[in-house]
Amino acid sequence: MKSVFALVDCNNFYASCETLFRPDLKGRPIVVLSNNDGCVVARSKEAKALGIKMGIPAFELKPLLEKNVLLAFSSNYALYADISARVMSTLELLAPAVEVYSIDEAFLDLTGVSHCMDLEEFGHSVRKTISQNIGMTVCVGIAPTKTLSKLANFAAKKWHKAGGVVDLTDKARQRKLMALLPVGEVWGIGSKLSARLNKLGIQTVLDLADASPAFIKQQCSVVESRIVAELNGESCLALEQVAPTKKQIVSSRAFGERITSKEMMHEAIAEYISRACQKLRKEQQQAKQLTVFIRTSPFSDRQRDPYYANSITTALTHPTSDTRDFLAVASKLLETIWKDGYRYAKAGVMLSDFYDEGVYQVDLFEPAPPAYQSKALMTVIDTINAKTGSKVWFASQGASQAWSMKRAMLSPQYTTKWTDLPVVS
DNA sequence: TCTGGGGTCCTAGGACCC
DNA sequence: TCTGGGGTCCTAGGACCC
Repeated sequence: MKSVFALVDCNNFYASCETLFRPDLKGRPIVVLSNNDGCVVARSKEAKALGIKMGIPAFELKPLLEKNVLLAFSSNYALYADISARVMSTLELLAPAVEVYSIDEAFLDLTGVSHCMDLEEFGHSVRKTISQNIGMTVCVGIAPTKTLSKLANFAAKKWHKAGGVVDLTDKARQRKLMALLPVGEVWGIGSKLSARLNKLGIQTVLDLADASPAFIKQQCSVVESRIVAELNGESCLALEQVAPTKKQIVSSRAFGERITSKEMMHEAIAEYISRACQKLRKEQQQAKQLTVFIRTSPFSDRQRDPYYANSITTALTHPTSDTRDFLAVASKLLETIWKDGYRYAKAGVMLSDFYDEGVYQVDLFEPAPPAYQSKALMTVIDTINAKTGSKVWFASQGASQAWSMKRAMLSPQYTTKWTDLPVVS
């Protein structure tokens, strides 16, 4: 059976979430900033038209913000995650199989049902339903492979006369589109590979599609040869309905204020450990390896503000998901990489080497795992924090957290917090 | 005088994605 | 003054084993 995939992608997702409950902002240039109000991560159509580039630091926007030409928002992940969940559950009703690929996009597998419907019509009905139920605008790209559906989606976004839907199941249409796009537009071809392929005489997506997979494999790797097959309509990437278990968990943040004292850094690391362990328990995993890293800003003037970055990884004696185990080790690790006299801008921790709870083979010569009732206590903490919004914490995380991130322009949590519910008067 | 071959595992680094 | 966070996969090279 010929495979058919649809890629549904929300337009300017974070920016659109911010305007959902603020109809007065429709048609205005707005941007959403990264954590710590650092740089631009999303822009409304109007902000793009102003020439605001993705990823530029927030301070460059100051003149526009002061003149009230532009409005900026701190990232409000509680809001975005909730809107995303609504979009995804609506898609579940519309398609037989859905893979949630990221917070704002999903692949639909239409393979079994494509013969009994008009695909373009289906795309428009998805758009209409999401718009009516949630108020979010999406674009739909339809094609025989995931890689081609990504290209179709790109076309649907870029060419307005398409009306937000592009059906790329036709071979001739595929080739026509591929001839127009530079090879860097392909999903999985970034800037480095793009430059390398250009040197080999491959400029357009069509050039890559017509290249020999063996040649591409030899020049790059199997991943890129698979992309060539996908561009030729041979589906190599299957729909993954069940998210695979994670292999690592990272928790890191840039600080709102630079950290210069070791005590503060201990607090910050303890905070990140606590977040990471909470995620780990949610995955029902235990980890045996821990990495701690700290660094100063890579952007500062090196004369005035010298650069230092370091990290250290260690294996615990046994896999665990108990926050206290990691707090103890992390504190020791930090002591080994900490250096006085620097202005630290960011730090983080990483958990890796995961085991399912209870399957670890204990080494005869290892010390026995501690006997305290770890799981019960952690469950209580997680349950309380889920209900109250993190009211219980370990003393080492610190009570004031003077270093915590800046979110000066945060919008209300319209859909996830009773006190923030929008009021209609 | 002559010094193999094949395999696995781990890690660091590089590339990509949203 | 001020520049995000969280992931995945692949490859090459070294260590180690028989």
